[in-house]
Amino acid sequence: MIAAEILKQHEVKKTPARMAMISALQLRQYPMSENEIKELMADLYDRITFYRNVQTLATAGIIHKIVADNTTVRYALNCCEHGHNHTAEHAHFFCETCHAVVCMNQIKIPYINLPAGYKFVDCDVIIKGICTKCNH
Amino acid sequence: MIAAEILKQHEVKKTPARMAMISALQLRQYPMSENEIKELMADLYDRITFYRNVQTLATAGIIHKIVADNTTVRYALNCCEHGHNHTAEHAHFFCETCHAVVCMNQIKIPYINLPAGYKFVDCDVIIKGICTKCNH
DNA sequence: TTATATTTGCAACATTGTTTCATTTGTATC
DNA sequence: GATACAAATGAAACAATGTTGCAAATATAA
Repeated sequence: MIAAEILKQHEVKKTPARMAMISALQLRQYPMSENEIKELMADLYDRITFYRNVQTLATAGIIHKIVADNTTVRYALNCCEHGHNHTAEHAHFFCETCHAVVCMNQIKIPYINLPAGYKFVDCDVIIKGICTKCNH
Repeated sequence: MIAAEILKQHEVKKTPARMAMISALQLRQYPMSENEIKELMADLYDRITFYRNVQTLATAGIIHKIVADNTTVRYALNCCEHGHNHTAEHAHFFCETCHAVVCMNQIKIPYINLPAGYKFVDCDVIIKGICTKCNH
């Protein structure tokens, strides 16, 4: 789906910064860091606007934050062309050597049965280890 | 186990800062933030030393970092009196309202079958939602 | 085209994490 | 104990990440 449609569907105003951000996330098959997104957004990137739009788009359910390590925050579209949904559907792999984050589409999030009184919203599964490229 | 024994067992030098840090972590049943630990360490706390010892003690396998949200990093002892091990054994609950982190001892980490070429080290399961105190 | 609420971008700030380096301290050995 | 040496500490300075207030610009509905 085109960025403009995604924004309209979620009732979020269509601005150049948001369009560029969504378009950037559609260019790769993996969750991207702020710097990667920044490169692709070129002059439409502004740090403060970026942080604010991360908040706005995440609340609207358009994007999802993946925190593998506190210094390795990544972002992904919730509903993307790649055939998977980033909201609590699959696990992520974090390489401790190169810090890459890979979607483990075949590893599903388990069913969570919380104790009474707790309200479930989301579940993140982060697998840490060494990726194929770094593992010799 | 007493802090001094833990350090000796893991072949890490016994220093006042490390002793105070481990002792602080033994005082609570939940993963603590830097500020909580700082309070308990009193004048034995130094920010730079703290970060360095987080690194040292984590590498030695004495403590474990729990990153629920990039601005909410918490620390826990791996082998503690509370009858559980923080290394890849149970899930953690993160309250999106009060940012508390609770150990979900009854929710175990699922068995992970990684694709060929990947090396497994650890797995974190973070459940996000609203805790009993914030959920009315 | 106009009105209005929202978004943007700047400045300034706050928090979190890292690096260098001289001084201090822990521990093994005498 | 005293000594030697590697390791840890703490200060300063820096780097990266995230937040807030506010005036100007802009998106959308009428």
